[in-house]
Amino acid sequence: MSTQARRERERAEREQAIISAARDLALAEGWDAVTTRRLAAEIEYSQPVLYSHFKGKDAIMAAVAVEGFAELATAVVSARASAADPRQAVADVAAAYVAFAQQRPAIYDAMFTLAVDLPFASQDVPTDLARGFAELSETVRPVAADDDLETVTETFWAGLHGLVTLMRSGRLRRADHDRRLAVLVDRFSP
Amino acid sequence: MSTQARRERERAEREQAIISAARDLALAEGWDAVTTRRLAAEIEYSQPVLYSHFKGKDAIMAAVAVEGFAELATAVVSARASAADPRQAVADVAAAYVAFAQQRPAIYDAMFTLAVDLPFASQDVPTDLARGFAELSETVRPVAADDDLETVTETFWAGLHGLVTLMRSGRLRRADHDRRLAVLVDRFSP
DNA sequence: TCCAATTCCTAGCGGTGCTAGATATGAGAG
DNA sequence: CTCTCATATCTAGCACCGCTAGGAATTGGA
Repeated sequence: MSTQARRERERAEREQAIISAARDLALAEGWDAVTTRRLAAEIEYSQPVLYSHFKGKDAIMAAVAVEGFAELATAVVSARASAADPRQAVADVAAAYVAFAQQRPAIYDAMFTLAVDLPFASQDVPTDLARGFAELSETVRPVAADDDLETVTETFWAGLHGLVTLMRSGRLRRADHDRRLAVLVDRFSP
Repeated sequence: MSTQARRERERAEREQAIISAARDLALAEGWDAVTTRRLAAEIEYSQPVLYSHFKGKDAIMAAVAVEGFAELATAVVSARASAADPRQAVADVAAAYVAFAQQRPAIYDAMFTLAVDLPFASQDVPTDLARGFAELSETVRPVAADDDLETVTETFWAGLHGLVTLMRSGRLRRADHDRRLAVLVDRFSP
């Protein structure tokens, strides 16, 4: 019986190794550099092994994204918790969100731009995604007024997402980043 | 002499045919379906001909994007021109921007998400891009107050871009789209 | 009419994600 | 302890991608 347990454990470890290798490679060289051949070489197994864990490359990217949701949620929670007042909370949360996106661009892309077939309506994504979203909601609650809170949250989120993506693709001048963020925060501050 | 003129004209026509074929194919089936082989078949020439017009596939996508900038700018200009008052102008411009992105998703992607090496600092892109950006600027000018106008414009633009991209990738509920847009418009209305 | 230059195509390179079929491994039965 | 059989893994290959070298065909001018 224990041998089966061991094999299951080893299998789980290998699955995590695949995710970690994909994550590290994507962060270091971008998703284009993450090929199934390089991934297989990294974990020291042959290519087809990947397909016994994941349906395809997209599923591996989705797994990396899932880890990202947990990370981002934690960062946002922490930012709001340490803010002095509600107004500062909006600024701190926005800064934390943007910092995450800038420091882990590849993961951010996997979460929000690539891999459309993420399990957005099942399993463990909602847990961490909802955690982060709820935290955003609480942050902007003071400014929601008579608007629907969820709608205001989504709009604020979209503003952050737009700033992040446009700047990283070179459409916005990097120098004015902080000022743009300040404008957005001001529009969503109590 | 006239034969050379004819050949240059035919060459220009073929170049436009490539761009149009890429545009149509991308709109119909997405950029993944736009391969150099299909493009070549579409214009009834062999693959290498494409490379005598463009440096590579990215350059073809950039050319499609350039056409898109002109289209978007025209739509935005028209929206602002027909608005009854400054407040309505913000709403109309936002609606026109979002409508363009939703009706021509592939072109919007080529303009703002893919193809990083766009000639953002030369030739004819700045003309149409600046045209659209200037129009956005005039629209939000009443609300700029003591903030820098360009910064406010970029932030408003980022909000629109965020709404568009997050919704099309399935991260936002489609039903509440108009309400989110209203929230954003309200935050940037005089 | 012949030559030279340009235009265009055929064929192929190295890469991708993914998979079928063969092979090695190891657990359980006799 | 040996044999059998299922499971795990690998080798080899498919169809496709963007891109390019080199040869064939066409064309304009002498």
